[in-house]
Amino acid sequence: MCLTIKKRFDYIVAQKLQLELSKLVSFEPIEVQDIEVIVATDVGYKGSKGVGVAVAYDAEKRREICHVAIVDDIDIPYVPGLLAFREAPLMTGAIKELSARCVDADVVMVNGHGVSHPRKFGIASHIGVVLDKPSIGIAKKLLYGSIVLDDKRREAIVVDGSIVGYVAKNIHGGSVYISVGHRLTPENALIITESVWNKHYPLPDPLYIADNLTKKLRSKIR
DNA sequence: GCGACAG
DNA sequence: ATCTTGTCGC
Repeated sequence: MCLTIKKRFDYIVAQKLQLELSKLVSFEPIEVQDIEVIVATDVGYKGSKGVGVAVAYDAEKRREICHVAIVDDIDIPYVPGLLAFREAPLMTGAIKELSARCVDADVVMVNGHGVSHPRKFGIASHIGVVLDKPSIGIAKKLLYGSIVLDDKRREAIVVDGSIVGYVAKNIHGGSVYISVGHRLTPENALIITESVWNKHYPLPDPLYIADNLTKKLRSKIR
């Protein structure tokens, strides 16, 4: 039989898929006050293995509710712009597991960009569309787009002439690039993110917890 | 061709 | 992302 014949990652097809799926992204506003559960997701690596974590966070009490982690092989390479094909499976897997075992998310916070992306379909949008959930992209570096001041003098991220997100900083000057993933507005994404961010830390609370969990669990894989 | 390039 | 010891600073 045809054993161990691996096809390599076709980034041309992957890019076309992103262009198609980007048409499904919604910017419809949501009611921020109605958000109770924020689920943050991140991925860590150990050789060819990856650990995907999903952390449920109580937006009102501002504390973790529960979390889950799953491990699997990572066989797609990292290519800027195509991060979702490498990490989204672990993230959606962890989020579904969390939903089945603990609580379902009202909004998902992803470590990576949303529509501040060359094809308007970063990993946060990918996850939002796949799960049909409102989602927010949070990244530590800008991938695509330009920074301009909006009418309220906030630093906005502009792609194709429209605002898709904002830059926010902690008390130490560390930046975070926030963008729409799916089913919310740039302003919704900004408000939600700032409402759960203890700015003494580098990332909004839910993601910071997920990020730390990722590093902690990474050393336990083998 | 050159430089840029999430995690 | 990950590889990595000590070291500067609050």
